[in-house]
Amino acid sequence: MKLNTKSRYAVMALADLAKFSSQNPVSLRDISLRQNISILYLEQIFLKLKKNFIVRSVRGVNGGYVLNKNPQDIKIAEIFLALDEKVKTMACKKDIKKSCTGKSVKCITHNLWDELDIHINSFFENKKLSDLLIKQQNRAQ
Amino acid sequence: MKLNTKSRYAVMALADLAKFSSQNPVSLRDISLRQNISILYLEQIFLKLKKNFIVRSVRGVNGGYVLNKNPQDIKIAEIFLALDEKVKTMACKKDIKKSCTGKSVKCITHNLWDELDIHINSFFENKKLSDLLIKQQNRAQ
DNA sequence: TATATACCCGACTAAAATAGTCAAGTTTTA
DNA sequence: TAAAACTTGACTATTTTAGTCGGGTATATA
Repeated sequence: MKLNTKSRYAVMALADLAKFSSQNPVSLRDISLRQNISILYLEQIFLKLKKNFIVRSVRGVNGGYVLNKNPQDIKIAEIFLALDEKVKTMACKKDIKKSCTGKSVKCITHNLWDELDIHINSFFENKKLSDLLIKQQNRAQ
Repeated sequence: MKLNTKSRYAVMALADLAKFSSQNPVSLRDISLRQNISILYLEQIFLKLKKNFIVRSVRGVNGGYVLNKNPQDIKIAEIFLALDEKVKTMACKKDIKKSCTGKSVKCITHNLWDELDIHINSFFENKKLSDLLIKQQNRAQ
């Protein structure tokens, strides 16, 4: 069970943005250099972040991206959601078709995965982008 | 982010075992039929469960597998561990080699994944195989 | 004591998912 | 007007996952 790189990079890139975009937009080029992520890959990621209004773009020379909200208003959960990475431990709909009547062993494990989903999602619902930055400050001292 | 089938099948099979193995060993053939999992795949899974002393095997005619402990003493966490499926959201050791000094953006996200790991693992640490069975009884009524 | 039943184990493969690139744009502003 | 920067869809190599194959070994019972 592993998170994919897109989700990870998205969080990294947004943390970077939160740190550097207070005045001017930050170009993907800069993020790419600092975080060591390919620009082309960042483009894919930011496209989705933009569609979900987590960032907005500024075109033209000296353009780039800016956070669309305050870091304390950006839940980690919504970043994942933007990347179609809602934490779903299993897609059991296929199984339900056959034989899944609520009494089978299959179903009791389904129940477990549902609880897990809720557990994980609540973790991300309660985490904000700003939480990460605060941690960093404490640590840097 | 998805759990793999081995972990899921392992939990299903063990729940099946808990239900049917109180007197006699249960053959993989029976589990295979009831849970609709290939015997060959079950063999792989039970090999690991056995190595980790979660089940023991009874060879020969009418043989099969039996739980090695009471269901209330089997943590879901140890089932996952047996299958090398410790919940690890990312393998960041590669990244640490370059540039990860505790101050970079990379590191603050690492911190987030660590917290997530702890969060998920504690969920499985506190869940027992017996918890699933209790649920099933309630539901069947 | 033969044999059917059942476990044991390493190697293999097809299919799916993931990570990342390419090409060919459009928009904006200095 | 040209450079900087975003936009988009299609593509591909690599890795992971799921599941199979083949050829065993052990043992209980008829």
